[in-house]
Amino acid sequence: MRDVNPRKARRAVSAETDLKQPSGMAKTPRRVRRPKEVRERVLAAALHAFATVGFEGASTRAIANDAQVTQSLLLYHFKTKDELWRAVLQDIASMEKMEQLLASGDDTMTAAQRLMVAIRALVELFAKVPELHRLMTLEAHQPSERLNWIIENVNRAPYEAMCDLIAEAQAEGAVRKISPERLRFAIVGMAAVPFSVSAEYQFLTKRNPFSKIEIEATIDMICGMIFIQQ
Amino acid sequence: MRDVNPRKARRAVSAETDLKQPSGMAKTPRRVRRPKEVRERVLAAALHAFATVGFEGASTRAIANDAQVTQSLLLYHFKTKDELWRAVLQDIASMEKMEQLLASGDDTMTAAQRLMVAIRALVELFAKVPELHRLMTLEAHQPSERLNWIIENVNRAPYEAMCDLIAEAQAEGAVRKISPERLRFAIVGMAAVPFSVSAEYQFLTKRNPFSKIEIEATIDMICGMIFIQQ
DNA sequence: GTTGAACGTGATCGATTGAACAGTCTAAAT
DNA sequence: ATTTAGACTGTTCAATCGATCACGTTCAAC
Repeated sequence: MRDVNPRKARRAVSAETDLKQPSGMAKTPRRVRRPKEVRERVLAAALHAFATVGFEGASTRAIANDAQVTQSLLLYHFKTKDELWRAVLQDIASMEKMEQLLASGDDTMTAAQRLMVAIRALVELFAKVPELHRLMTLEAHQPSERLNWIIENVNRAPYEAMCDLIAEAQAEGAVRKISPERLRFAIVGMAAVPFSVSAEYQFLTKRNPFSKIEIEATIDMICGMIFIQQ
Repeated sequence: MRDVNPRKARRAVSAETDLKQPSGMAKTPRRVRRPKEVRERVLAAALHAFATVGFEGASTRAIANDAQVTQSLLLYHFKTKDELWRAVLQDIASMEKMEQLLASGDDTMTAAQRLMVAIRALVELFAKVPELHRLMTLEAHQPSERLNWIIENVNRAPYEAMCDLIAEAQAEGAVRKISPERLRFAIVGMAAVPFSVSAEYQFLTKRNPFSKIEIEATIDMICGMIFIQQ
């Protein structure tokens, strides 16, 4: 997973594949058992790997290595690579920021205010988990089993919530009259791209997209563009 | 490359790996030689593969198969997988739409008008080659040799051209006063996302992002958002 | 204490990977 | 007609892939 040029690297590095105890010690291995922690570490490593080299490009061995775990143990906790993938996305779907997207603000606020809260949550979500949009980009360009699964289990609810919010805010006269669906993809694009191509962003602009200042500026820009100024 | 669940597919499908002549014919093989065509077909298949399953996920055999070519021939034309990757991006960089990004419009036009032309070229580029932004998303999230190569050989010139154009148009008072760099990433996000997640777009909105109508609507939306209306 | 399920390991499998190689064939230049 | 550089082929290689397996170790329930 880390080898950029597999062939040459294969020849150079000698094995050192899986993880094993430093053998030779006389005493009993005294194995540590932390299933919760193992799952967490594996999920984090897997998210990074899937979003970085794609589903087929990610190897369970490399993920296990990253998570400081043997490949066997990884496959013990997640029966197959496919199940691991699904567990990764389920983990994201249950994140805090994800839920903020669904219930943004309270009833005393106008739709425009609630939309603003939702946009902030969206930008902060992508800043916190830039892998999410990279992963979506990898999966969402052609119909597939995995895409259907993502849409129904992760995407649909926040999508429809935001479209409704946009339509309401438009009815209030606060937002530009554009197809809510098109506008929501535009918002996602503006909110996600600075983080999903962060290295390019940093290289070309000399600014860190993950810094508090840049995040706020991104939020301001999006709001400034979709809300009608008086 | 096409196997979504490699393990099961491997077991099910019996070999049929490489491409070979239907042996048994008595006559001489009468091999066809079309190096230009071979290169083109391989480049197209490789672009699709790299953007779909990532660099490591794409196999030279699958690409060769897609291009109706033996793996040996692929590696004859492009010595290594890495060189093939570079050839793919060089091919994109020399596209017509790409050059339109650099020289948009003529001298008689205002900066705002030229920016509008550039935005149109950008959207049409992403519609024509949706793989481009998917590929960038895969590569541009962390510093790497390949990313540096892309930026210098593909990205930098159009990036700076658009930033300059934005700044000029802002000086004319035609464009919102936002950091040109930030604005250009926002434009790219809005222009690219509908196509790079086209299956999701189609599934959720029931509209085809590649249709003439949607493309025009996307262009209009972007222009409507960045230009100041009077 | 014993038991049994859950946790964790190393070895191994068939398949597939990128690459190298020794050839065969074609077409254009001489 | 001969040469030769380039186009193309099938075979083979070590490395790595996802997955399975038999086997230890731990811990809580009884």
